[in-house]
Amino acid sequence: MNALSLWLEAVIVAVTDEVPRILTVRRAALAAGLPEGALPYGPLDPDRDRTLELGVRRWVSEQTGLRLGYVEQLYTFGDQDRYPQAVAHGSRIISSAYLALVREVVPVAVGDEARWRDAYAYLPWEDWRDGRPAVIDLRIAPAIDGWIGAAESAKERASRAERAEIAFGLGQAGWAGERVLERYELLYELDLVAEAAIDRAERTGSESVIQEAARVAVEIGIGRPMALDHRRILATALGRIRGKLAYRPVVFELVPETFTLLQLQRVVEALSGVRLHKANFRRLLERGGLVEGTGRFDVETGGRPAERFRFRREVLRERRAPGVGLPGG
Amino acid sequence: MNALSLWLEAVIVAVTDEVPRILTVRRAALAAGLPEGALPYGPLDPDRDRTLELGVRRWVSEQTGLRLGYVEQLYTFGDQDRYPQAVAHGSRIISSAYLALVREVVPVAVGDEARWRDAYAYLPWEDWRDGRPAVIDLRIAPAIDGWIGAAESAKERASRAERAEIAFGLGQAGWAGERVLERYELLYELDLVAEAAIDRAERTGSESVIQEAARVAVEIGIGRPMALDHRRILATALGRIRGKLAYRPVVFELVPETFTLLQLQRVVEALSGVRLHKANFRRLLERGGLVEGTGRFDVETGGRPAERFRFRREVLRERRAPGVGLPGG
DNA sequence: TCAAAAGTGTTATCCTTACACCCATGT
DNA sequence: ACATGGGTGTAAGGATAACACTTTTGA
Repeated sequence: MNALSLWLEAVIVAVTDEVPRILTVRRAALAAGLPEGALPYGPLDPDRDRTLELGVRRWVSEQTGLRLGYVEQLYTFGDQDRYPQAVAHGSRIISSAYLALVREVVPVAVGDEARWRDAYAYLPWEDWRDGRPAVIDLRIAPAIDGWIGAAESAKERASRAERAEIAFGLGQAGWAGERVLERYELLYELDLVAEAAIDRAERTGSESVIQEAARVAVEIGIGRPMALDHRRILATALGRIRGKLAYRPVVFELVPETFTLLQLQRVVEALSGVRLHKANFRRLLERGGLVEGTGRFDVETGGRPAERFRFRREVLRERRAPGVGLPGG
Repeated sequence: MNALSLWLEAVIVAVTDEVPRILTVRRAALAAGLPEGALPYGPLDPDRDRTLELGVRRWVSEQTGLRLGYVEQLYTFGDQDRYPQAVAHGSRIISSAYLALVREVVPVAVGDEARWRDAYAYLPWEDWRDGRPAVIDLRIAPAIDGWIGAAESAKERASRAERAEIAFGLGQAGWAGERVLERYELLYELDLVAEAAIDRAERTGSESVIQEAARVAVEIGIGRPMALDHRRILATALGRIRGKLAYRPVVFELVPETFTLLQLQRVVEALSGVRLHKANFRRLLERGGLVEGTGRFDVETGGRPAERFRFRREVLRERRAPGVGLPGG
């Protein structure tokens, strides 16, 4: 009774072909109809895992064959009701989620349990590279309006309006890329995201409801559900990456040793979800001392050969917050 | 054997009389000579605490009588060797640390276990308001030089030099206020901070070493030790606050409903550890729309009466990253 | 009258953003 | 020739940081 266990989850991110991808595993289905896509995860082994981070590396290596490089802690989730099934068994599961960035890899299944998936398949409203995602105006905005209108008091109505406006950038401030988690949590409350229905249904155990919720969610373009609360964790990870891009040289964890500036720009765009101004991006990097030319050129670019650059490590000593400075930030 | 327990720790911050204070409790001494000052902490109760945050609020309320307002999760610490005594008993302790900001309170002992203490008594090298702290040149820089010189290889030497330069702002980039944790961890490795000796001694159990280490550390101005790894947690908290000041309106959690601009400036200075330019600070706040005048004046300022301002909540809808913008950041 | 703090004006500098344009390669 | 991407120049606008200065109170 009331055993406590600590689980470790990893959001492993790579960018290939301008698509931000996360590594997912198939989890043993606890009940029919539940989403199978899960983050690599497993319990901390208090004997073997000297640190939480080592535990994460061990699990990822066992489940996906990957050896991680850059790893940072994201958040620890401990709400009692987030795994309805655990509540029934009287045990408490705490999860510490980690973010890992790996070099571009060819998306090959490792074993056949692990596979790379487009992060925006789970969070489609986050990709603004081709303009404002249609699902926002088609589905999200109307749901928000209904939710605001349904508030009990004028005060509550104002509070909901403020929250929605900030999260989805409907007002003067505009879209804030890094508020990924705030948006996901709002969509959960709005019951737009399939997990909301799934969690309710898990408590009562009706499988047909679960399957229907998942089907509808994908159909209306609100994204594919994940197992447990893994999509929330994914949202946390994407928000963290976006926030960090601007003031830490994290992009370089995701590209090969040398790269062209356009390659780098595409990676930043994939993660931030917005298009960048080419000329300014280049100047930002070169004048900011973040990269240096190698004198070697890439001929496979489709146009004029591009010089290959490398990360300039000395920038860490020269600047306090070296990053790629996203628009409006 | 290998029971897992989750502990919750709270760094509760207030600023009074231009001093950033944290709430400490006396902990039951596990061994003679160990530091008594600890953060409020206690184990999560899986039955009663529906969420980790509620658990923190419960413990703080029980131990200090305080009802917390703003609370955010800081980090989860899980290294096996951080509590040497727990290792001996074969149990694993994980801690989730939280940061809480409370309004200015008169520093009165609650019960007589809880008391407010100057955060810089623990991290004296972090306070640059009266210029570069003497301890840096007197103690820290020489220790760093020795440590760099003692490296085995040229590569290791370069790596240490880079790390020290970035952490303490010895190079071109200058002091980066938010790197509090990096500095603390470096000082721990340099064996300057008493906890390094204490942790070693706890493993072997020599009490006299512990007492001597604590005495010396305070004497040479390297700060008062805390129980367990609580000083590391404090460093994490201060770093987080400093990082957030610039782009989130967190200062307003620490001041009364209305305040003069100088009061606000003093609070920011206390936390950031640097002096700010008065005229620019005022403009930043007013033109940035973070505050609005109330038309009421404070006569007790010692000079010309100052208008009292209040936080302008609408700024959240207008700006994406509303903060007080520290110098160089 | 002087000290202390409030508050305003001004300017140099840097960074961001946008627009326009030329360069080198493959088809 | 022209499409594709590489790469440079420049200028407007805004934010930052420093300096000098006036105003209003209490002692």
